[in-house]
Amino acid sequence: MSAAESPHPSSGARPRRPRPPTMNDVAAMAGVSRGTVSRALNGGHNVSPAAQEAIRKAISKTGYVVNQHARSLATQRAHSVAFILSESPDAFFEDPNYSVLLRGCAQALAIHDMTLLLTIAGTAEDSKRISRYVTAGHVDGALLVSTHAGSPLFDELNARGVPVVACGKPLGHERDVSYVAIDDRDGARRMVRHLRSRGRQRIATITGPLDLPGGVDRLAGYHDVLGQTDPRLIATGDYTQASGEAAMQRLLYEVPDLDAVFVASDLMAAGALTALRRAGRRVPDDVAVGGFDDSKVATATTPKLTTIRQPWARQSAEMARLLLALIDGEQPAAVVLPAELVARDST
Amino acid sequence: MSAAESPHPSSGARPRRPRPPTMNDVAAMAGVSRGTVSRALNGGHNVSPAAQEAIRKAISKTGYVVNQHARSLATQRAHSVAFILSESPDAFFEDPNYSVLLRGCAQALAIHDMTLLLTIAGTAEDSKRISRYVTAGHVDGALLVSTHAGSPLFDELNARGVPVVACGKPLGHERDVSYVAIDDRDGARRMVRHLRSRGRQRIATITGPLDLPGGVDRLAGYHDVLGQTDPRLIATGDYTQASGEAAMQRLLYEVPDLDAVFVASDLMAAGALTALRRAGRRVPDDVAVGGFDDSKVATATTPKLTTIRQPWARQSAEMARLLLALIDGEQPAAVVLPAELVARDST
DNA sequence: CTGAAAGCGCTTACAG
DNA sequence: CTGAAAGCGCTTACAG
Repeated sequence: MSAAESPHPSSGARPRRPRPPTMNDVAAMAGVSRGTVSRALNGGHNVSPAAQEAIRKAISKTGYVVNQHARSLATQRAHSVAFILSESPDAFFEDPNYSVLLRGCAQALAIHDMTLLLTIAGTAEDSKRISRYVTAGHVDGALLVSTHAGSPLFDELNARGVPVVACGKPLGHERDVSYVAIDDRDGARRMVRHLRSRGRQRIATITGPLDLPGGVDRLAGYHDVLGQTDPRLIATGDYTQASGEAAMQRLLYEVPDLDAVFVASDLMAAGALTALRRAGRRVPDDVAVGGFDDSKVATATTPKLTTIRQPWARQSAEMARLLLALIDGEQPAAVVLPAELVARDST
Repeated sequence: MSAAESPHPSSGARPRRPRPPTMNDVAAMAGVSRGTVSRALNGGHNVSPAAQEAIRKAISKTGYVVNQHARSLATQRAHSVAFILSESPDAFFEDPNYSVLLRGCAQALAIHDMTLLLTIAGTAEDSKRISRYVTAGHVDGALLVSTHAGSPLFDELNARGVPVVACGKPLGHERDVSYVAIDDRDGARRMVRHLRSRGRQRIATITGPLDLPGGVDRLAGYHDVLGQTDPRLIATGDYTQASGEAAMQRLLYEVPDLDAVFVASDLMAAGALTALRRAGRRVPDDVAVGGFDDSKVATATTPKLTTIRQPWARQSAEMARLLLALIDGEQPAAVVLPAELVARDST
């Protein structure tokens, strides 16, 4: 039940929104032409100090702010960027790290006077709508986040020449779309080596979805250290806590003598802890558990998770930087950031 | 260390972005005037079925998408809405629920062809910049999230007649800005009553910041049930996990015989659990712990948290609906949604 | 260094 | 039901 209160008593007819001042108002007040104001605003080249000063005053007196729509129409530049979230069913927003990424990108772009449009491609239909929106030139570029391997977005945006930067390695498009990624494979290697250095012999792993880079690369890192392993040691989850719990249960059933598990995300690791506890295994005494992400969840569990930290703030800054560079006509590039082991109580 | 790989080998000069088709192209292909195309697009009134059909075909053949900047310039409507995040230092993004809110708003707005601009008011300077941006008519309205009591944003946007909807009760502006809130006070009452029904006698509380509605209202609910209590039973945190831990430690020191604690957020409750464990208190045997939010953290802790669920998806939908109504000239309103107790293992 | 003018792509009375 | 035309607020060669 919800209660919708009656309209606020104090509110009469809402005041009509006053028309904001335009460049004409500023020009008139400063005693110059519209063109000169525009030039003063855009770099200030070819404007005398006197005019500059008069304009500055007029702007502050009128409270003038440039109308981005008009500017965009004239320049054919949107001064905005789309943050396209391809949501894997349910799993996506479970990871609090993505909000850090989102915030970081918005702030990095704001510095360059770019605004961030948030779009969510939940369904295939959404995806199509967004693709049209983006290719229609409403934005200058796009940030692709959590986009699965088979998504048509890569090809569509590429074909239209829209500058794009992917978050994480864009599987199948490593060569034709720019990206900034964490070194997932090396992170996985670090964790598995760490587990081995603790004397563990039967090390299992719970992977993420294998059409996402975090899924395949972290598994590859596992194999780098351990070589080919008993295939029963490998279970796959979908990054949700429930999937981690189910995968752990399966592993315990199939490989009862395992003594460690490397889980490809903290949230799944939290699920794994639940399954282990239920099975009466002590962590880390009987089974060591390593996570990935260093998200909030890592310190909320008991015991606290040993995990791999991803430099999210750094990553978002790099994504913004790279996209801005592409928009300015520079060549595509790939940036790979290192991952770091954070040892806590679960190993 | 980061590795910036050399440019992709396959990428030559990036293809110049082709100019997207305009309404003129569609009109020419359909054999009608631009005005008719525009009318067909905006409701289809006064357009013959034949023309309508010809236009439909031309649009699909050309892949035409309306240029929002041009449309906005002509209509004086931005077709977009700002999501203004007033970030309380560090604390904000710890709460994963906000991403659910953000996602919900974006989706609800997308249905109405509105795009969501994400802006972050970290510093006072940001806040000023955003205020100018919004009042300059770049957006049709604003969603205010986590805005502290003293923020000038309320007055500034109100004065300029910008439609605004706040997330949660806007302290000090309940009468002049629309909002949709959870019934914090009643949620707190439910939790405290629940604690009492478990036979607890010395019930402490850890509140949120007292310039945020979740801080004052949840504390008020606590008092509603318990009346005036020993002031030492009340500690204040800032919604971070660390602050919850510190507050719990303080409570244990000052009121060693407490047997329950109502914590105003799950994350702070996770911190409280850590402090309790360190002090050798069993949960719930010695001390019952109640949280608030039903966030991811609530099920990652041991024991899992009894908490108050907030209907975030519902809240975001209501916020979008209300803002759209305001933009269409309707009167301000307040919507209050119920909170629900979720009993788990910590009480 | 500066102004007049064309143009960006759309909407919307207005006349017919 | 339809087209011609003005206008939204800016930028940018162009001429001076």
